Amino acid sequence: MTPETIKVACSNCNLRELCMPIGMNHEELQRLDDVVANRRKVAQGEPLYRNGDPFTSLYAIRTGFFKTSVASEDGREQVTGFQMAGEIIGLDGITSDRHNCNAVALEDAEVCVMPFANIEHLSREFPVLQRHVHKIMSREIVRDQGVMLLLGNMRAEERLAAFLLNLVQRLHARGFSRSEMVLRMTRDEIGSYLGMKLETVSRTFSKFSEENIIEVKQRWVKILQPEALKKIFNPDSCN
Amino acid sequence: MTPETIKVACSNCNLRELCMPIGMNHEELQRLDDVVANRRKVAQGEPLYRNGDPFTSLYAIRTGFFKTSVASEDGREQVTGFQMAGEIIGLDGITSDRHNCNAVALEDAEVCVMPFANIEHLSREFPVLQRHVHKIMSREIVRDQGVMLLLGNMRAEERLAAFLLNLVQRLHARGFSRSEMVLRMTRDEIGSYLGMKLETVSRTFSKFSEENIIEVKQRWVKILQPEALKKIFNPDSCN
DNA sequence: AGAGTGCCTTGATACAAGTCAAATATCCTG
DNA sequence: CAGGATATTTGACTTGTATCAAGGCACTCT
Repeated sequence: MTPETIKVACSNCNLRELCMPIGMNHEELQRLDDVVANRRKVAQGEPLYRNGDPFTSLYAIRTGFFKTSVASEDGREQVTGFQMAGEIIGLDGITSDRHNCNAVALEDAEVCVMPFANIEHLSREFPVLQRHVHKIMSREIVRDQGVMLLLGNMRAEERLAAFLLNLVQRLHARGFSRSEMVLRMTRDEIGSYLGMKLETVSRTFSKFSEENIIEVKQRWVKILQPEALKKIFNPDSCN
Repeated sequence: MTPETIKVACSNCNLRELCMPIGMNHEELQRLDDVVANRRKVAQGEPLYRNGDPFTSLYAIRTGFFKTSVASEDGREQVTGFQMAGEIIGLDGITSDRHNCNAVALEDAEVCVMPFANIEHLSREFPVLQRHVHKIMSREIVRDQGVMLLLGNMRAEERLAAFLLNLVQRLHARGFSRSEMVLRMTRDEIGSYLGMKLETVSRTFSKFSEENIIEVKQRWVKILQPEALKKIFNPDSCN
């Protein structure tokens, strides 16, 4: 086994639980390695793919942090999500064989390139993989509907509270602190995701800070009172 | 062949092009009939499924009109979409084996019940069906991201213009007029979908009407100047 | 036909978030 | 480490949409 082989093997990957199905036996895991064609590094600020690019593969994020965004024809950008290690991006491309959004690295990143043809081929053979692919897509649909709820019904404070809670929770699931984090995105990008202007994002950070709910110093954020944030996000959660 | 058999056969269904893959041969089409277990009627105002219901099947709408919605824990409702004949609903349930939204009939409706186990089984056998299922899910993801753009970046007039254009376009694809329609949903439901209050929806209808862009009488809407609507939705489209 | 009900429209006013602007803070890069 | 670009914060003011309230229209059911 060459070092190169080890490098692209799902069966050895410590992120496997995040991006691949569990409950596969040894032989199945060996075969699973075939879905990953290779790795690809993406430098900070560079796109992994752009709207209109031909779709060939899904990408599993190994390291780094991405944003995905769509744009209206007159140029307004909407950030549709922030993705971190273990998450799968590229699903938007399947419908039309072209990507329908942009994926840009917010820090130097590395992804596993998984040609979709490989995924489809192998999931015909392994029902557990097939089911996993379906679940990933369905999860994305449910996530998107949650964002709609946020954008359609919530006020600025509620949106930011929900955003911060979601982010630490995901980081904590990856072994980071449950209260502290360094944001990888600008106020403008947060605002775009949450449907508010960067000034409003900044003001809301300041407000939370004055109320001692969080501590903020630029990109660094510490959550002092998670319960208070939950209460802002969902006024009934106090019961 | 009994009348009952004819009734649930995809191979005879005139909506097949909308909900099932094209390019299958006769033998494959016969097998395709197996995915549909049965039909189910849903009366106006009744749920097809609710948030939390066990997930077993996807549903292809044969006749009628649905809305799907999610709710925050404190009870605010967000309509996430309106679905019509030939469209597939239920994808939200795959991730957690429970439905994650509510689907309610806005007029008397009939759906084809497609147990997801059948779909998964058959799509292991027919790559063309497998690809179709993937495309349907991806299309939903792309649609949802479009709604995010609408909710995050657009003003009330732009949202309503986009909504009306999208609706007639889909109705026209089903053989209805390209300019007239009868809305199946209330102002409140439109508002929930578009992230605005029912009064704002009503005012915006009135404004479009005063400007002779549309004609409105309650649920009945006629688009007089589609170009004007397109221009509101996307100021650059005049070029 | 009349009463009841749900939905829609319109008006007056309030407020959350947007816009414009200027001052800091931080991060590159040579 | 200087100097410029970029990101963030904060202030003053504006505005789009929400809120509150009243009245109108179109059904259904006796």
